[in-house]
Amino acid sequence: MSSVTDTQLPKSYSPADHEPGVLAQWTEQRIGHGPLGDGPAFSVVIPPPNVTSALHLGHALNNTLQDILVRWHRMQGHLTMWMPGTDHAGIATQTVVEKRLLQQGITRLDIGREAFLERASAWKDEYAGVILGQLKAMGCSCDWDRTRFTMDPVCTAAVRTAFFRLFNNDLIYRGKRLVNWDPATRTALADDEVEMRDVPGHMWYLQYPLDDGSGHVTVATTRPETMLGDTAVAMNPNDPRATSLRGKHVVLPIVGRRIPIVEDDYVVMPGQGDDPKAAFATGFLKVTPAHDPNDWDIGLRHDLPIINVMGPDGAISTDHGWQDCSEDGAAFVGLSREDARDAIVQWFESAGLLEAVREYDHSVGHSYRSHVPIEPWLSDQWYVRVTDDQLAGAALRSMDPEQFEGDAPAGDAPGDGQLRFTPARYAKTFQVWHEQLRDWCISRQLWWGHQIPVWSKELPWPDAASLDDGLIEPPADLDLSAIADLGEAVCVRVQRADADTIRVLACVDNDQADAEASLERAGFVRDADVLDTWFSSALWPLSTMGWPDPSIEGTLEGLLDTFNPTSVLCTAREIITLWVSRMVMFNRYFLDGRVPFTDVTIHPMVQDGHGQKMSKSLGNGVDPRDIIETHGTDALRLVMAQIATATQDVRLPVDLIDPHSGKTFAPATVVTPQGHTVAAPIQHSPVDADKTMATVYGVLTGQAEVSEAQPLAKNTSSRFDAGRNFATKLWNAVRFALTRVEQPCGPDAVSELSAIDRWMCSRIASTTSALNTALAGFQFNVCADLLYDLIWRDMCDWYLEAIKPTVNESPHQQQVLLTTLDAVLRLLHPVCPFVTETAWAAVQATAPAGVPGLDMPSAPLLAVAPWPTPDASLIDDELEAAVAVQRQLVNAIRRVRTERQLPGSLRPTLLVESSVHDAIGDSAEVICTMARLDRIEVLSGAMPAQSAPVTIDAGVACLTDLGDAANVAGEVAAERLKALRSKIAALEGRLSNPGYVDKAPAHLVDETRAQLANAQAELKELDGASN
RNA sequence: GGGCGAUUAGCUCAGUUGGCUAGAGCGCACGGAUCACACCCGUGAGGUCACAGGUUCGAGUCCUGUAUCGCCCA
Repeated sequence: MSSVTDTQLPKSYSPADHEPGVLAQWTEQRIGHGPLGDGPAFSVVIPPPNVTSALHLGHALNNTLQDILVRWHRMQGHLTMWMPGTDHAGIATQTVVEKRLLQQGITRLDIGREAFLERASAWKDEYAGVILGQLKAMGCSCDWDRTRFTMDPVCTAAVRTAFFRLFNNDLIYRGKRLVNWDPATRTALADDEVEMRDVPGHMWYLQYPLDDGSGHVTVATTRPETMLGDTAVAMNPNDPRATSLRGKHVVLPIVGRRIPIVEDDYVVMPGQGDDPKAAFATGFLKVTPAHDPNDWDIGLRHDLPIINVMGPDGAISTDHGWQDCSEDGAAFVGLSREDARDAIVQWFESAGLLEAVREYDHSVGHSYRSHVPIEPWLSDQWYVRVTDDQLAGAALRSMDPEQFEGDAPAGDAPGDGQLRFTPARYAKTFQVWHEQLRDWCISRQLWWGHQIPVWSKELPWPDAASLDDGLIEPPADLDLSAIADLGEAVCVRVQRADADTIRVLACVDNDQADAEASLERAGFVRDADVLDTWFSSALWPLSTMGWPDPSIEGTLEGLLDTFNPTSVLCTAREIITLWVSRMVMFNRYFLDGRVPFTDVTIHPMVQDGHGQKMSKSLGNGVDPRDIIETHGTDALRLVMAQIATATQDVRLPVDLIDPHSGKTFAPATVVTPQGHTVAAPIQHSPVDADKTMATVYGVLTGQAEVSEAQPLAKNTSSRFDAGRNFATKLWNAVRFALTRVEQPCGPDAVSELSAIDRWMCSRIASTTSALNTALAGFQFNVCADLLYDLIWRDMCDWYLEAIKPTVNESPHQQQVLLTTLDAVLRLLHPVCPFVTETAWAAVQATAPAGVPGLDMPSAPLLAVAPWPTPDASLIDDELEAAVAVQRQLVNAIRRVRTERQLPGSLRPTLLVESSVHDAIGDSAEVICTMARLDRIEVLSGAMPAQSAPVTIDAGVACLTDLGDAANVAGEVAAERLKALRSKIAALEGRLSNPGYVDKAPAHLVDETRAQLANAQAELKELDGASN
């Protein structure tokens, strides 16, 4: 490995040779650990990655963008902090740990809660290590000394305090509600953890006999197994049959339960309107309040009983509220919901009550984690009353009024109106979410997570039946003497348990172990559930900065004051509802209205080449570590910045690396039964068709075995080549340029410099300004394009080539060259930190850089070197325009040379019109270098015979002294003549339109007239030459 | 069913308040071991801007509708 302080740069840039050394320097200098205090601050909290698995390209994108912003601000001298950390990810992590146990034939119940948590912790330690290592490898300049984990003591203190305060202020409650139940993982899910999926199914038509023997009604259902819990049949009051059925009852088959026919507007009448359901409806709806959210609402409206016929595993059960199970019904108890469905359909069929079965595709909620269908299930859960104005209302008031649709609710309270989204359209997602928010179910029936800090005990209480359903203050005459001495450490509420029992719930504040022990001695038992992971994530900007008590750990003092509100949250679309919303509500609630961040920037999703999400199960993911290995980190980051556009998600075609030859190739694909396009399980080597390899998809699905003869092919994407090529190009440019800087000596003023040098300074100054604007507006792709053009097109293609003949003799030019290198390395550093840090050391070791108006102050490392602040007077728009014309001229000459196959060694003379001569100014030597000319002279009179015309927008020129090649001259102008004539026709057409001349802005009309005059003049000239 | 978005060169994407002779990178074709770089240099060919209407002197850009695709919410 070479040291970055070598002044002699190695011949080619090999990322792996330099990246570890650069990382070590950053770590040693603790570049991410900035000071606190007053002054402009910039802070970011990382969206903490789940400890479930290693980071993928989506994370690479997310974190690259954050690091670009962070490095840009750090170089500007702002107080900068990027808070890193990881998330415990309750269900996801518990699931993977359970799966691993299951491979050894163990369930979590076998080893118990404590031992299970140890296993989960070990997993967490392993993956947090992998993840943080990946972030470091990607160059993320986080404040590593302050790394947090959502379950560490600092975050736990915040969770305990937050829960206690919300409980105390009646914003947390417990109640029996229908939840989204995942029978596989046996936990409730939040609404947004449920994925809707269209699945093919059936509509069954079941006959329920009327209890007066006068016939039957037919209900249509997609879930016949829930009929065991039916407590009514509903029909639309406008249904003509309602009159004759009003007040009647049916006898529920199998169960024998007598249930009423009720009338409710919700019921769809058959064949009415364009509701697709109407085509399948009978007009009679079975009502199962315990197993369907709509039926739950109907049940409330008609005061129907709620009969829960399932257990937590989704199997039919009489243990959770079903008390009138008949002898017939008993046959179904214990069956899974799938088996019960079959059995019940069969029962109806054999009883002659199955009227029909029709194919019916419908949308069914599935667990985002276990992927099984969600069961709406009645159970005791904890909720945050987010619908309260202090939470949802405050979130809406935080929105920038300009981004609010309708009358903005923002007032004058602290934090109001401060939250902005980029791109702005995402503000609407945020707004609509809060306008139709529902209370947030926060309990999860898991072990891995923050256990709910409430202890409860049931006490006899004869009047319990009269109590309200919610949590209330304990009645004055309730005997709580056993816990009377706990004072402010606990908050006590009571709840009706059943008719003559009251449940006492004691929520314990943070850091009150004695109180917890007292409660347990008094027979109180802690709630077994844990909190939804998002509860702790929602506190992330607070908890990581030491709220509520920074003294808990040495690194936290002063963070909240300096860095909250943070500057920007960088994340993906779906996170707006899951996380952004909750952070806004909690930060505002707990910190006197303060928003957690003032900007939210939403970046695209990285998809594969077929527009599919990259996922483990499709094997279409690309591991950032593989890209770092094959292309280098800077290549990864540059391409990430390039694809971070504001309009659409980005497709990244996934290629394979042939393990036999190392060649990258586009794999043969197959379509899965679910309709996904994936790499075929086994691929043939592009070099030798006899050799095969296995793909990730093949291994995952068991369709391909990995062996020595058939190795696994890694995924990659040739999209990253552009980044690697760019880093190499820059490296070579710096290496070459430094060999030319021997006696650099600064001019006293920029005006002493030659045009090409002033132009380079101008390009740096104008690009810096454009970069600042792009980064301030989170336009990362614009930023990448600006840098690409500045470095490749301007510096390498034009400036370096142009100065080759003169730089050796010009100390001033050497100074500009050195300054240019220094400046572009600084400007590129936030995007490509490694190659720039490495090359910058060599630049620094050469001589002090800088020219008047473009200072390049020294620094220990580029990462902490000042961002360029070029004097605005360096920007010379006229000169930049003139050079643009010169480049156009050179291009036109090169085109003529190629067309006429002029030998490279031939140095013709260029004769130019005075208009072109003006644009060339004092850059004739540069033009001669770039176009391989002998000299440039002003054309007087007509073009000489045996010359080759060269035409550009600014005017006409021609090449003479063509030697033997002169004979080829002649026919080439025909194409240009044709183009000119059509252009003239178009311009004349535009000008002859009175509407255009009258209504278009005067400067445009003038411009059109000038273009026409130029074109006509050129035509005349060419016509003369070709005749 | 509701919301948001997309549809521009073979591929991946840009295209600010309408002024365009529609751009970039990759790929492709041709030429190049020229003294930084072949992960390079030079030149070039590729587009009815999804479709149909409308507004306008002028539409890739604004409006309406249609089609296809994606995400979010019911």
